[in-house]
Amino acid sequence: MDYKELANLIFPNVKDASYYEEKYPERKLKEGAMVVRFAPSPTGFVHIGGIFTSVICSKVAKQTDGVFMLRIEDTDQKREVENGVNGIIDALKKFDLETDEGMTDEDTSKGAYGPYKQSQRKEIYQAFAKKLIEEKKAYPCFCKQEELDSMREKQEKAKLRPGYYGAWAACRNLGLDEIEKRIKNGEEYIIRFKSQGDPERKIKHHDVIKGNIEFPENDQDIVIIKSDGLPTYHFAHVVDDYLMRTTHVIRGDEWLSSLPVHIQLFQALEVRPPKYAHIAPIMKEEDGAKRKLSKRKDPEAAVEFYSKEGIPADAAKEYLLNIANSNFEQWRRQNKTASIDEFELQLNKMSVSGALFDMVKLEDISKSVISRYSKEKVYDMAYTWAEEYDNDLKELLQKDKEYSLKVLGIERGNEKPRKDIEKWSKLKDNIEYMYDDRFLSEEINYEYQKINDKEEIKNIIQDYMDNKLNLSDDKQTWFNKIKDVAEKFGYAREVKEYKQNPESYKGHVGDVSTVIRIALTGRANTPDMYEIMHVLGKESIEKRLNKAIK
RNA sequence: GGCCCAUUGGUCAAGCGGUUAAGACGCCACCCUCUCAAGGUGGAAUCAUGGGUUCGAUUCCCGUAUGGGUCACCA
Repeated sequence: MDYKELANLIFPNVKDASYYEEKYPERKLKEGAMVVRFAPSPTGFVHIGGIFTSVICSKVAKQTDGVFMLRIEDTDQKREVENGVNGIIDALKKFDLETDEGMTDEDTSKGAYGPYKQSQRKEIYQAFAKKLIEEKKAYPCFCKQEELDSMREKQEKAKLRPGYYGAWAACRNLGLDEIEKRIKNGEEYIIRFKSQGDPERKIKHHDVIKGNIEFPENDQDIVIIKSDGLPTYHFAHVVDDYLMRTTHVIRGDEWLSSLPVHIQLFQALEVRPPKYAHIAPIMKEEDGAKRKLSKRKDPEAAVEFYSKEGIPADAAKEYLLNIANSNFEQWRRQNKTASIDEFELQLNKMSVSGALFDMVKLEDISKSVISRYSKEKVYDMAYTWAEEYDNDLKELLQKDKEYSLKVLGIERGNEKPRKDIEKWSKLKDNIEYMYDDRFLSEEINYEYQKINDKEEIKNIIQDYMDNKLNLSDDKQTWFNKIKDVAEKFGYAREVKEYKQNPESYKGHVGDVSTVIRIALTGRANTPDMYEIMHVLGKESIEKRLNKAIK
């Protein structure tokens, strides 16, 4: 028996590796085009870090006329969750992240380099594992879990480096005859890589984000094919990214320390490795300590959180882009209405250490993003959100769409649009008082500010209603009339005037307009009152004012 | 513990041997103003630490501390 026969014994029915190399030829793309992939496991939870990675991948692919793939890494069947793939696809869709190739549904895909689901690529991995066995670069290992455990125990006791390597690798030098015998006996085994690495030697590597790094070579005989016949991450990564002709592996930096293994595997396959860009994770601070955003502890780690809160995907994306390249916000200030597609992301400008997640900043960005939307867009997005999360808001918005659009259009569309909505979950509070059926039926406890003499308030409102209210006035005239009311009751027409001689007046025009504002809306702070009045209309205004003085 | 990586205001960060150490969010003050949001102006606030190298170190080198990652038949 020789190694070729051994390989045949282990993988009798797989094609030759060269078959796949021909089937998936090098891509014909223009110089500098980047082929990247997002490769999550379908564990039923989409982490915001995954969206972060995808935003980066999709941008660099688009920028270079490259390819962005979605590959599903489902080689661990224990962790798999039903509909996990769809969850990922939906999340990408929500963030408007289009893929060029890869999974499009639980079991369908697009692109010529598939399958894009690792569980469907079993024979491919096995073909390459077979090749390695033939070349004496891999071998079957019969060690049982208990043996491995006790080996580790011994190593720890002796303060040695743990793992399956060198003299500890019991199955590394098994004779062909013994291997054959044990396999034919039906013993369980896995396939390990036969490492030629020496930790005394260093490998040098240049990471696109992290820069130059030096590692000791790997000497662990890592598992490449598990007992269920599926590959481990390391082997799947190497085979897939080789055959899919990935040019840049963009992934979380928790993978950085296994880079020596991956490079070694590429070498064993006699293939040039792709470039790597290792992204620092998004962090969270708790009790003074930094840690990765955790799916268990931090709601904001889940993409669900953003939809639930009603933070537009655009806003989350801008925030993420901002973390990725801090010059993004400078670009944004100079290109206020441009699409983010026009911003050029640079991988080598990314931070090497993880940024703390900043909700306050996200909301600030979100406010700006929403302020740039048209009223129609605000309506549509808020409505879509409300359909899922807030039935009451949905009813409010849909009852009279034309009216709702007017409400949402207040101080919108001008040069300095209003920035007071950071998420849809806050919208109802902002607009509810504009609806008569809500406002008029509600018991309102008016809290007037400066002026709180009941008679005075009544008189001011009555006078305004009887003598001054006229919606055909232009804004200047309208305001002059409020000034007239102020003057009549002993308040300064101008704030400045009052400030100069506070003792000559009871207050100023602002105090008077506040009375009207509160009577009209129940609140001291609102958008522009002139616009509000025009949206409400005369009838509603009178109802509201009458209600206030009753 | 071994191995990697990092450390500039509260947060995100520019910086690449000589700078008054940018900018953004947040905070404070003022201006604008019918209120608020926005906008404008200004302010407080930063190079973890000890040694080198150098005429000169935030920047280069070494140590220390702190933080992060990783050491599976998980990805």
